[in-house]
Amino acid sequence: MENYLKILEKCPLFASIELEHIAAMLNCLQAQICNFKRGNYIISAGDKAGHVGIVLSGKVQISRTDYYGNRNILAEIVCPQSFGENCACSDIEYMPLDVVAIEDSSVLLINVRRITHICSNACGFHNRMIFNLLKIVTRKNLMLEEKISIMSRRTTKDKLLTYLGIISKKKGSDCFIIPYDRQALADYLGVDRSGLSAEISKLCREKLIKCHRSEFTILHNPPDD
Amino acid sequence: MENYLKILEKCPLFASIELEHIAAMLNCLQAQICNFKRGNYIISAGDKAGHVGIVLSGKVQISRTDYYGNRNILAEIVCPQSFGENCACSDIEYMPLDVVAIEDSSVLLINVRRITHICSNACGFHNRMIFNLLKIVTRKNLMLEEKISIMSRRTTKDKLLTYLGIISKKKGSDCFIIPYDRQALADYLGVDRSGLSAEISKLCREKLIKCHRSEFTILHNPPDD
DNA sequence: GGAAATATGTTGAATTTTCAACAAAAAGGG
DNA sequence: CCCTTTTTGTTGAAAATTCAACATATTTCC
Repeated sequence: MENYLKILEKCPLFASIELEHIAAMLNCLQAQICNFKRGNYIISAGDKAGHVGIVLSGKVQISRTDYYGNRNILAEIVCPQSFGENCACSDIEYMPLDVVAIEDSSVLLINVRRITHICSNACGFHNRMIFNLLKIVTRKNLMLEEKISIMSRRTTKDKLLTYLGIISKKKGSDCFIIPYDRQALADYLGVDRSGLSAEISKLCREKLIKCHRSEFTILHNPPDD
Repeated sequence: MENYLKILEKCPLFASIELEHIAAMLNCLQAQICNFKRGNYIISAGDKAGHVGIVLSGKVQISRTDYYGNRNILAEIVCPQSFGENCACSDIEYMPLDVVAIEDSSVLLINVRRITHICSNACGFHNRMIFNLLKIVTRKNLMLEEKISIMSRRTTKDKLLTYLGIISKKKGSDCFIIPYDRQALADYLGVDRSGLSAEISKLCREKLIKCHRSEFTILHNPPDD
């Protein structure tokens, strides 16, 4: 198990916990390493909820099947990211989604009650882990709210400008590089790619922005007088 | 402070904690009751983050000002709901949003570190409160993910059917009443109200659904052979 | 370097949405 | 009960989006 400790050290769930303490915690957490062949289900919709997983190697896919039987891929998780926090902590009984190994994978599974319920010997690192867990889910929450605020805009132009405004504010500059290519940006904004390209060209012609590939600059118009 | 205890008993943050224990916890949490006149800022964007608030009376509004100076209302909180969990727990330094009293309000403010860091006398209810906090933020997370899965659909028809499918699955029935009127449903789906009404009428004519006001039924077509 | 693959930009037609204006239905108040 | 207000449905025109097809640019990899 020792070789896994270095991985866990990099996992947000174990942030700020030193390697030697992680080893001690794993017993307390009753963490289990499980191996899955490519294509096998780690968790199926309908399974009892309550576990978080940390991907140690390979790749797992989170997906959900809707009312009409369409399967939607929600995320792909690789080492050293974790999954399942939402379902495990929200006190729901059954999993509403599937977790499938799309490569041969090994996963560390932890029952979340072992994290949230302080152990009798009250090791101080539980606190840190709870803090980490809260940080992970609330950060995700903020990201989701941000995405909704963007997707709520009705036009491609408004969605794009809202997105660029948020990134600009975050980076503290009017010039910045976004982490998406055109297709990924279109997916994130929830619009058609070619329409997005056309809109970007239009905004450039109107001198509202400058853009080359993933590098954007927001231009500020001179006051109209 | 005693009259407030009954309110806190109903607050999700204090769920499953009995009234007499809440009183004891408030000291430990260093909770403070603050009163705000209508129109006053409880928290301003840029303030140090780290507090959660519970509305004891009145009404508070959460809003955010975007890059272009537009103010967006994100939520309105009334007794006995809480606010600020996301910002307080995500370890960000400064608040990205405003919290304003839109009626004369009194609010119980708690520094979230007092919740997440177990006190030295390790009162057992801290555990429950952390559990509650995690449940609140992860449930919200699931709601936001659900909303995004709906808003990601490109057409009003797909958004509506996706939404109805989710509700139907939750209620375990093809016939159900939704908690929105037309305008609120349109806002939730992120579409135009009159367009939504027209689409609902169309789907009814096509016999895909039945609908009267807020009561919907999903109809299952006979197999097309 | 050069071929193949991938990413991006452009265009016009078909579809869909929004918007405004109004009609009809339902709810609320005196 | 009637008047007013609110909610919902309808319609057509304008605007925006999607879609398909293709041109151009960039990257990858042998």
